[in-house]
Amino acid sequence: MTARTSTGRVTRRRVRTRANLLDAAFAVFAAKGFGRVSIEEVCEAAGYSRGAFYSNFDTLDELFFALYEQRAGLIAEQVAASLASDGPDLDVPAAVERVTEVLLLDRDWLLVKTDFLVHAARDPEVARTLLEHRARLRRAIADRLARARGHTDLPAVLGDAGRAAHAVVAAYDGVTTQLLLDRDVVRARAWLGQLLTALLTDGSTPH
Amino acid sequence: MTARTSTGRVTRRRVRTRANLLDAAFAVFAAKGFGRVSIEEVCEAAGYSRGAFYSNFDTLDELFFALYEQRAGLIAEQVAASLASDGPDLDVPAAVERVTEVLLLDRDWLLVKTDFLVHAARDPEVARTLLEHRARLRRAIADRLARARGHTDLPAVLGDAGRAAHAVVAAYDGVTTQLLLDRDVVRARAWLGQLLTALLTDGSTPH
DNA sequence: CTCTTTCGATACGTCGGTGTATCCGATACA
DNA sequence: TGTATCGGATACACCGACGTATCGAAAGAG
Repeated sequence: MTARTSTGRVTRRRVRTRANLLDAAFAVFAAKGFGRVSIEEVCEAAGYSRGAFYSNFDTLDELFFALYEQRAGLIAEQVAASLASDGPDLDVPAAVERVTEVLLLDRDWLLVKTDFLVHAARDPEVARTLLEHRARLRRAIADRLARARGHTDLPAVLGDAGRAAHAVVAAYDGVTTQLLLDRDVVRARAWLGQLLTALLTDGSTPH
Repeated sequence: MTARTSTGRVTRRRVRTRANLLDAAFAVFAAKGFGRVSIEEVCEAAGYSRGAFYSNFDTLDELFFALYEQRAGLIAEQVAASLASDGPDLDVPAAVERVTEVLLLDRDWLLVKTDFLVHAARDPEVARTLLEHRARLRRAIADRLARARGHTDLPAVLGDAGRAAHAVVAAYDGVTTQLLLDRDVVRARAWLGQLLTALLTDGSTPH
């Protein structure tokens, strides 16, 4: 499937090439959008010829998918880390601050992610992958919230921790859209922060 | 710019053709995504040859833009209508119900709109258009909310009416993302409804 | 150091889509 | 109804990108 032929013997050169292709692809996809990118462009950006590409991937979609999984995994780790960082008590504003910073760090990633969403929206197979990633993220958030209940007060405007996590993700997606349009990362972070604290602290609007 | 040559004499045939092309384009774009659609495909779907296309548009982007403006205008009207429909008092759940129904009516439209977002994210010119539409929508919501303040109780978890409208749009965008992935329109509507009432009624979670 | 395997470059042929130029049927207007 | 203009169909040349087949060089194994 990934264009590997027989068994064993995976050279270092190969993994380096593959990584270079993925990096170049990220830059090119972010700049022009998946729909406007050709295989040749990616190769040129990476400093390879098409031969290298076809030796590592079968199709541009496959590369795109691999790219998404790589980066998404990276982000997931960071989020998990910033959720787990402090003790059993939950300092909502601080946690929100930290997570917000990770999630809205890189506009390029949001661009690629949105392109991927567009594909997933039309291919149930791809959608499954994305849905699972989102479910994992929601579970992480819900667990963190549930763990905090009782320790810290979290009245929650909406039902249980699961629902709250759902709302958090929705807010994130909503702010992402706005950020893609106005390119104002700082405001987006502030706005997401306010939205989340509003959702999670119930009632009193923080200054 | 729109490929019209000299003055006057706009035939009926022309407007019909243009409309047919736009309709066909909508279907094709929704089905395959802008990035995977060729001019020929649109023409074939509409039952014309490429000559008809080049007589009405200069580029596929131009047609896409025209399509977006047409449909967006239509939706905007419907939203305005469903916001204006009842008196100065605001029945939040009812209003939410009505607006929700208009906004999450048609998955195809959401698909096309997201494609358009992806383009706008990379072209500031296009982004301006989309931002203006969103601003108009937010203003309509904010006005409606402001008009209701005092008459009905709307404690609002977040600042003024403008901020609340902002939050409403964010929630809408967030739910849209989820809907694109799981294709469950009914659940999306319910979810958006809960989210909005939670945001707009402050505190008490409605059953 | 040699030998074998693998990786990536090069050089084809091919194809789908593009944009233009030209022509004929359709349409508005007198 | 005649006629000048318009709209869309057809035909053509062109190009960018694709995928493959082949070959030389790099890298791991012994």
